[in-house]
Amino acid sequence: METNLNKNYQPKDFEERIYENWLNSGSFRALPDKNKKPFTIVMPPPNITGQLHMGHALDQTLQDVLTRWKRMQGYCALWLPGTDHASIATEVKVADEILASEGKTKDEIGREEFLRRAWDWKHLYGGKISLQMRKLGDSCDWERERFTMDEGCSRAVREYFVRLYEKGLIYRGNRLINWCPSCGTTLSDIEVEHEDKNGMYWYFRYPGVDGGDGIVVATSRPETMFADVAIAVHPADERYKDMVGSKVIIPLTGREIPIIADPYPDPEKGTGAVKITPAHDQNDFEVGERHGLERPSCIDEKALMTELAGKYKGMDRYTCRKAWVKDLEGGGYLVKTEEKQIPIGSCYRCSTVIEPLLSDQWFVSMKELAAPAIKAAKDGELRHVPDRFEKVYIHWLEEIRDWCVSRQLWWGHRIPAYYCDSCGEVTVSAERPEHCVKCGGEKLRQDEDVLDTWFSSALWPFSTLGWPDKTEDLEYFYPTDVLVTGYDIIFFWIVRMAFSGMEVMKEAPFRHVYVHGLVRDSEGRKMSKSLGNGIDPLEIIDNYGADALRFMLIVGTSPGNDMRFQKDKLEGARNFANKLWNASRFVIMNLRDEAGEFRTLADISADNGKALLKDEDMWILAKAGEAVNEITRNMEKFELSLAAQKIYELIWNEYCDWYIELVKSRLYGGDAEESAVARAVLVKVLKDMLKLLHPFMPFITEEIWSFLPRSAADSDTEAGVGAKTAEDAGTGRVTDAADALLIKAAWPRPEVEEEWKTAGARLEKAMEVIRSIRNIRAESETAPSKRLKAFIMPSEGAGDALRREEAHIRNLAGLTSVMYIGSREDAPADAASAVTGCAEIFIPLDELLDYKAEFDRLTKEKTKLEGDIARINGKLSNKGFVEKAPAAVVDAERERLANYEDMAVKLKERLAMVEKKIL
RNA sequence: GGGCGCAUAGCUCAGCUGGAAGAGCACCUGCCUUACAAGCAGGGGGUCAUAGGUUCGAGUCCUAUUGCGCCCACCA
Repeated sequence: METNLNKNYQPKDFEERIYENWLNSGSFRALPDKNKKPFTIVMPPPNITGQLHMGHALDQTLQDVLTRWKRMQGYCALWLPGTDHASIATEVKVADEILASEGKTKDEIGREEFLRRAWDWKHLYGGKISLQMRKLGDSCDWERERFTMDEGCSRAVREYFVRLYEKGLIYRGNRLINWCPSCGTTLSDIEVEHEDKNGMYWYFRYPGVDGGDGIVVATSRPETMFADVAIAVHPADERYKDMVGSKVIIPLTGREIPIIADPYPDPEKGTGAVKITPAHDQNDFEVGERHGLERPSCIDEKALMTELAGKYKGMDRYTCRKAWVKDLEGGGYLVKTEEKQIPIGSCYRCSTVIEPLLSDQWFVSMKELAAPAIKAAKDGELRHVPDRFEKVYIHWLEEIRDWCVSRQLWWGHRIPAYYCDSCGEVTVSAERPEHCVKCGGEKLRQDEDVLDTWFSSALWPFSTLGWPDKTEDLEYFYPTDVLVTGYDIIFFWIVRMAFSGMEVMKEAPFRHVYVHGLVRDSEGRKMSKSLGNGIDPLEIIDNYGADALRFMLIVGTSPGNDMRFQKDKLEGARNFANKLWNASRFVIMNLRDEAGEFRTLADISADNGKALLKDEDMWILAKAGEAVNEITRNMEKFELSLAAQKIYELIWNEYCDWYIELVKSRLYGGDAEESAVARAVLVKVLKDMLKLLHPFMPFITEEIWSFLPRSAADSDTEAGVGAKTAEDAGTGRVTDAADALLIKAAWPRPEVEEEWKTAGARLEKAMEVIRSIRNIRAESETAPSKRLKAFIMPSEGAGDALRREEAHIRNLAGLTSVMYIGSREDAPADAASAVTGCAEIFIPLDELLDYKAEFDRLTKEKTKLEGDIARINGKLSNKGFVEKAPAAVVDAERERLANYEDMAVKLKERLAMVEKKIL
């Protein structure tokens, strides 16, 4: 068996193996457990349209971090995975594939065969996606993996549809809908993307039937004139008052239409007269309703002109427009044109310009459903992180319009409505009815259409837990704790889950919505296929490891804001992993004493009464304990980036840069007991750090963990407060228990003892001195290998601490000896010097000291100090500050000032001496 | 037409409830010091977009302005 980590950090060597271990250990499995509190996240199911992209990687990393963290905290943590059938998106892809491979269209192949192909597609891509999630390290409960069109979800969809129908909240109506001529289906309002485009207004004259001048109207869509049923003017518009009630002729068609008065036209705009085309415009539709007007259509579902367009019949809408305008101009009906920005709606899937068409469709009536979802947010039952998204959510729900849910597609949940061939009666039923409820007829035809894909997504938080059955899962895991997703699907999904959850479960489906931003490319552009700037997470994992990718996606970001994907940052994360790897390698190679034994602090205490901690031990223990505290607080507030940042600092800047260096002398020195203590602390802190980092970098931490001695308490996840660590219990001898995985370990306890802090303060004085000496060395360009003598004049009260840490100062500052002096006169003449808060330091340099450099350095210090002093003085001489600021703040400033002034005095004196040398 | 976000070191970004301006990368200097050159040590660099205001104190709160971006909206 290997006894240490490989020389190099190669994530490929172990990531896959570790994932297998987790799977085999059953660590991802979450079953209702009354002894634990539940923590639930349902995964936003990725579309089966293709591969996972960076957005998914971010989304899933966030969820995995939260899940792993809560699991370590002793929760029964369920992360429920799945995929989405993505009705329209998948249908388009499958159709394209069939066309490409066989040259056949959907219609040629037929519904049944098409669905078979779609299922093939699902199995292929669903499998790929699952694989990708595993590579990322997703700790989800795979035995619960779901698909929005599996039997359970389908049943939930039918049940929900029927319930809403029976409550009168789903209805079938002939209304104006958004039609994508290319996809051949309706779309909901939010599936239409609006954009202003360069366009044209044409002003046409509609002559009066009486042979008069008639009326001039502006339109951006002349081709819809064939379906005009009226001209509307504002009732108060003096210009047209007399014309109301008279008739005009649609040019070149001979059709007569009335001029009506309606509040809709704005007299300020255009000519103040508007042509009314109820079948092709939402506003016109409403005007038409008010006046009981006909709703003829002149454009069909393929965006071709209907018979109503006469000789233009069968022509594409835009071809017709050109020809028609030309004819009108020829007939003298074109008054003028005007170039203008025109809002154009297009399909969010294929970008084809949407055609508003009149059609029989199924709608969900929204007002009643929306109210409880609004209330849930306002009452704080459902919270947004960051909270600014709550406004967006509420506003949208307040302005919500009915939701067109039927789609003229095949891939999806077929609408559970059945039409009787004999009497035409509609039966809505979760199961296929045997007879028509009205006439008893047996010939029933199911509605051909399927439901909007988001209709099933809306049920995801409870359909995946067993609804409509009252299952134990549903009882235990619902409502879920956090829903993690991008801001781009708040309307599509978040709100629909919210109102559906309120309707069906009477409880919001999640307590928190964690909203993240988009992952953009390094230049800030949206990643997209057309730009070809997408980055494949798998490729990144291949080259850098999943841990680096995950860490990179978390650090330096803030919730709700977009981030850029940058190689530099990725490398930084990988380097961090490498750093941890090497530090761990160091610890492991020093794990055992000469007898091959590792003893925990508790072991050592058991042998000797009490393990003797050195100052640096207590310092790092205190640092680690404080970090546990802060990181836990950050996690609770969803500040994952800050938490990750702190772990990074603890590991790199404190443990590696200082602690490891500080214990080397003990490890390499002779005393067996002292080195045993150092080893014990190295291991304890490393283990705590691995636990803290594990949610973010699960693979590397797990791998390192496997080389470290385990103890019973590590897997004591139910511990909570008051549990003894194994070290305390004295059971922590090295074992090779291979079953103890880090993923099952308990989140570390934030233990910090008072004594540790005072010891840490002593050490930090020494660190200050070390830094100063290193600075002198560097600035004086002294070779690092050259050992130096130092004279130290401690400030009042700092002498003991510095003497105590002298060995460290010597080791880390490269000194041969330290002399303590009581006054500056005792320092050698040719010495470089530094003033710190706790000491004046003199380093005699063998070669002639460069006094000019020394002067410059001290002057720089002095300038900085004086600036600080002036600032603090200003503050303290401000009466308001002294009187109103908290006493602690004022005291801190006073202390700081005293310290600085003391340093400044010393610095000036020193400077004066150096100055003499230059002159 | 509404709403929101962003503007902090050369670059990319953190900065939680207002209390001495931070990180990574890049840059400069010196180091292959037996965990790590994917590294070590040291260093330079910011009137926190602008103008007001609140406050003893503002990168942080308020108002306005400018620039960039996003979302929503049925206007001919």
